Amino acid sequence: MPELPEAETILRGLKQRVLGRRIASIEVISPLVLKSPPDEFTEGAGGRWIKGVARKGKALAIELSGQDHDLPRYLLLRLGMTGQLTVVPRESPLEPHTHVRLILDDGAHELRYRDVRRFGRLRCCTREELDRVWGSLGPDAREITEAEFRHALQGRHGALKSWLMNQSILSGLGNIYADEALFAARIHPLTQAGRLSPDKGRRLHRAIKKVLERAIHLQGTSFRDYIDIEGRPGNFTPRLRVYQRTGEPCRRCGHLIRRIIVAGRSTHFCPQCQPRPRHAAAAARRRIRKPETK
DNA sequence: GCAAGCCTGACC
DNA sequence: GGTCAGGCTTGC
Repeated sequence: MPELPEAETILRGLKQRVLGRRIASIEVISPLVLKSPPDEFTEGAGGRWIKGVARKGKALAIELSGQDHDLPRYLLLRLGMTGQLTVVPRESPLEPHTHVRLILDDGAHELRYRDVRRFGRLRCCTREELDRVWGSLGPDAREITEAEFRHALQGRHGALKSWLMNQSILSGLGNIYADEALFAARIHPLTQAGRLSPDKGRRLHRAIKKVLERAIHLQGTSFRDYIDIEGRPGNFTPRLRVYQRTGEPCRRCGHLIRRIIVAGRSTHFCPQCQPRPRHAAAAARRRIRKPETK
């Protein structure tokens, strides 16, 4: 599942492999993955030079040159859950669930978008639209300062786990790195975001950066589908401390990793290293005592 | 039937 | 505005 470290790895791959090339032509196999009308997409992006690549949170943007008297355009990509972006030789066999092919001008390669679940989306847009979409995202999790981070926590009543995954507050964390960062900071996922002490806020901010930098260094996590632009899986998977380790011993204390559901998402944590805060424990007791009053 | 990210809509 | 639930999709 591509989160910030996987998007960053893809970004670096794009820089190496497609920057400075021209998109000779485009083939849309499944328009379902497009957020723009197919004609607008192919006409908007076809024939243009790839001038730059950028990322905010999990979102990627490819900057395309202005054409004739036209302004630059941007290919905006969200990989969803199972989206894959690869550069392959043109003649390499078309894998199932390949939805878009961007044929490059070197005559030998193409950039392919493949997505089994089709939760990802591609669109071709103007600078204004790009700014609007990126403006709706909170600060990038790798860039956010401690002051911004602590300010963003204020007045939030929901569980910290959901807060971390809310892309309009903080962009880049998904289920894997939200769980891993909470473990690294030794904070329980059900802690109310707005009730985090300044000390724990600082710890969580640092833990997020540390986990993300390590994961980027190891080219991300490949739990199931993620591969980079060359088709290689990430190397962070064996370094996961809690994600998908339900029932296995905590690598720090040996207690068994637990799994709970928070805001509809499976959440993994160590009950010993991440003790439940008093307010969350009290809320749980209330729910058990009066289940019928919801 | 479950998992996921993102979007929409309901509710306060 | 914040918060949460539901739906999309398909391989396991």
